[in-house]
Amino acid sequence: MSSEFQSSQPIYMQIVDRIIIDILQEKQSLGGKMPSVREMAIKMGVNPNTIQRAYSELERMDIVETRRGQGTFVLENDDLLDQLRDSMQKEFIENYVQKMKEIGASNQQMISQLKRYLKEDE
Amino acid sequence: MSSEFQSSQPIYMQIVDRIIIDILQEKQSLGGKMPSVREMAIKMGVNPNTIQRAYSELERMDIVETRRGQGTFVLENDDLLDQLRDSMQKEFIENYVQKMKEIGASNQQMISQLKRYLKEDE
Amino acid sequence: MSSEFQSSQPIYMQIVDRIIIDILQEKQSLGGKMPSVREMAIKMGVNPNTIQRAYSELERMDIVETRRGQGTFVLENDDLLDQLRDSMQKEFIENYVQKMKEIGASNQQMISQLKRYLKEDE
Amino acid sequence: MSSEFQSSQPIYMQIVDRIIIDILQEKQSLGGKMPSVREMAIKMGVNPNTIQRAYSELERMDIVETRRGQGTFVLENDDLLDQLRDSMQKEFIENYVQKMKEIGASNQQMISQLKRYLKEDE
DNA sequence: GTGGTCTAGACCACC
DNA sequence: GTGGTCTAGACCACT
Repeated sequence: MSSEFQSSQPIYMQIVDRIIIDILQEKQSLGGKMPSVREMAIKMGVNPNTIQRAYSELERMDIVETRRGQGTFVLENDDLLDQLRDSMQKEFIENYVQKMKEIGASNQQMISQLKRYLKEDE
Repeated sequence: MSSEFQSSQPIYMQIVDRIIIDILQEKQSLGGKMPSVREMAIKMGVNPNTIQRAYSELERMDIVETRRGQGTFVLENDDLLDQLRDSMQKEFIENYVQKMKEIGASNQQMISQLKRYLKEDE
Repeated sequence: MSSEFQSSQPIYMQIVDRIIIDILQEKQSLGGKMPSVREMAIKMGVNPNTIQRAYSELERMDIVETRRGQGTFVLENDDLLDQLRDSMQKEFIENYVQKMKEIGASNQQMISQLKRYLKEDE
Repeated sequence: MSSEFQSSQPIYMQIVDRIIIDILQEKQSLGGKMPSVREMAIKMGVNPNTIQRAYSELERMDIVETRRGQGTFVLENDDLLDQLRDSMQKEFIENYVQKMKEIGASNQQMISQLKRYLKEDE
């Protein structure tokens, strides 16, 4: 039962998420060059192998490509970004809805509370 | 920079949250007796001291009281449930909004996406 | 009935009191750094966890703050000293009055005896 | 240094104090019979030997006398009681003054605070 | 080096 | 049986 604690994702996946967010926030421009594995390893404070694995995963997801001798580049795929944004949004919403349900909030309440919060925030 | 990884809350606080949710879901009735420290420790798969600390925190928050030699009891405070529900809702909303902002969603989008999701869910 | 014996406060609370007195006596300056948990543990001859608990209690009372990796510091709150002094004085007076009542002293006697004692003391 | 903690008096002396207070409060009348050693041991939840020692101490202090085959009796010594009352009062006052000094209160303050407290108490 | 958390195991007071 | 306290020793995150 104690297995639920410490439920953090593998570090390389957390890095994948972080990089995707950087791209969505346009801190990493489409078509632009990513930091080298070694650079990124220092910046993130992890082992270069961990970064390598994150980059490989991003390549598998068709988010970046590696060009031998040049480095790793973000693909210029606009649709992809939209898809990523949508899927992350969905994840966040699911998380929100699931937790609100747990404490007994109705759909109406979920929406009205959110609206109220955002208005206060302006 | 590696600091953000493994950023899970302390176990005793996770247990506090879980117990609060149990109370909100009325799995733990107001005025009712909590499992003993030792029982809960076995159920949760953690050390009794960790449960003890969680219970102490709940007592500090005026959610439970301990009666020497008898056990730990949920207070029978009617406002309590509402207060807890509100504060947890706020926490969930803040979490949702912050993450949505990170990937560049506008306030309008946060609301409309949520609505759309909830309708699909019916 | 044997319950009243050995009725000493928990060690960590005794340490809390002692530290508060040190602050009131300005042996611990406002804003100054407290001895580290380990140092204090050796000085007091108790387990570091016991000091940790005392420091946590002091933090809960808004008397000190901890800065990760730096240490524990006394807050620089000018009102703090007055508040602490008042609450401790009240505690001492209550203790005095309660004991005097137990042996049948009147309010008048409590005051006159005290005055007499203080004059002898000059 | 840890020796200062657990600084409680021996149990038999605590019992001596308690009995003296009972006499001062006239719960035990002058000249009256004390409970038997065995009775008192049960009432106090301690070993009869501990009570025996307390009674012996009280006899040494000329507060009680034992009459073979009859039991233990409080002496009818009015002066003694006054002396006891005085010495206990002195102890309480010393304790109060010493603690107030520790946190930097002046003699004037010790008196005025006490007066104020007693008035609120009426 | 700092404090924060967790475990294991002990003893105590109270019911 | 209950919770409350304390110790010893470990590992972690942060500076």
